[in-house]
Amino acid sequence: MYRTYAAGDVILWRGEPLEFVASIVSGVAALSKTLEDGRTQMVGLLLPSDFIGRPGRTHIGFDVTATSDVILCCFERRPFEAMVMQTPHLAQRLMELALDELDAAREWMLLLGRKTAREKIATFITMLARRSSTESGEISGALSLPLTRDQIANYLGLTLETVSRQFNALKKEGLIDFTDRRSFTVTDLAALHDETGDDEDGGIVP
Amino acid sequence: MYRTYAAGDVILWRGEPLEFVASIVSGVAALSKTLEDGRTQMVGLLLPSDFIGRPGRTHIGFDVTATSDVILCCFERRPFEAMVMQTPHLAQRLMELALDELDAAREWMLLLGRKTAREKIATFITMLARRSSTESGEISGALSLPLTRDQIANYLGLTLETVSRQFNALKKEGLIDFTDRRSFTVTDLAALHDETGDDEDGGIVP
DNA sequence: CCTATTCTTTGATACAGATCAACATATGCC
DNA sequence: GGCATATGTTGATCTGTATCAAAGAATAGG
Repeated sequence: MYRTYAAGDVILWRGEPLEFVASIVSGVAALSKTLEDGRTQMVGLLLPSDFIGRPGRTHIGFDVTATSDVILCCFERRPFEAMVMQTPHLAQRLMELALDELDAAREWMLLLGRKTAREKIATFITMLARRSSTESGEISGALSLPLTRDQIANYLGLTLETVSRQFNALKKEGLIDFTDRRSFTVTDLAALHDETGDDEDGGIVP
Repeated sequence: MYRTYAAGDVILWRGEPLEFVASIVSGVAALSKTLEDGRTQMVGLLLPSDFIGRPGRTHIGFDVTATSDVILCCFERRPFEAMVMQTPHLAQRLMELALDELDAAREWMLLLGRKTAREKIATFITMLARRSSTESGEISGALSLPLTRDQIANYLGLTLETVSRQFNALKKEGLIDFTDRRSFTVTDLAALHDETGDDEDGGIVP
């Protein structure tokens, strides 16, 4: 059963009972956590084929928001859990997805805790470039930003002003080039990678 | 089969092939990631009963270090994987452990990305207090720090100087009291919780 | 017991990034 | 098309935390 959400819609609130699990068909959704005074931090990005909800989990500890128009493919949680029980292969696959998310979360902890603003932006762009290259087979081309400056700031633990400044600094230095405010080209991927601060293959190795 | 490590020993290097999975019998181990220039960030703490390695994972993306003397209970990976395949209940349990780690990682992303030094320290102490209260049944007593100032700084994305200053500030304000440099008492848990910045039950709810 | 080493505290200073502010450019709606 | 709103850029200033520096406890080793 499909559900659609417009950009900006909240898909799930933190703490809300989970009646469904879902897979993203199209669009981008963000997982985020909030402090008392409203400061927020994105703790994950969901792209097509990513999964919301897990067997055995009736609640989640973060909000899920559509950052673009989103289509979900939903299953009722109970029947889904029953199916997982009877399909070892499916359980295994879900485990792998959870472990991948865990790796990504830890990679992001390093970024949030220790990287400079410049390194954060370089890492973010490199991540986008790598992702789109696996999708299309091309090393790079015009990349479109799935997020606003404000959302990128939330993802990277920065302010939107700092994000804007760092993007423009990288552009001035000729590492990237904007075609439009929401899409750009990576001019020099190697140089960009050198700016991430990462220890060679320090990240998620293919 | 048991193995022991002295405080400071490296248990596993990033990228090293995993021949074993293990469970912590006693002591504390830290998972950490490193940048090119040596900056490091802890991405997890392993306490007794926690698990190292997962079915299907032959490599890990972080170093594992003993922060105190550690005893591990090790299993060869292959036989362990076979056992997991045949024991749905065990697979389910491992999935739960992974999801708990994922929740903890995301909680820490919020801390690393958005909390102030004071909030980080308050959160850290509150976490220790909560953990020891579930172990002993008591709300608080003398807590011992399982880490040096330097290691705490690595865990919280701070420097050791800032950690020291914030600890002493909280002491001066009467929220905590040191009995010794490595053990202290929480004088006012409610006040401490107010300093974490968390949105009520914003964290991992029991 | 004394010395060496490690860990911690405290002070002075510097700087990256936040904050505050103003304006510019898009996007959507009537 | 033209106004309104959302999004993005750019500049000036402030501030929390890092960095640099030095000295004070604790711990271990001989």
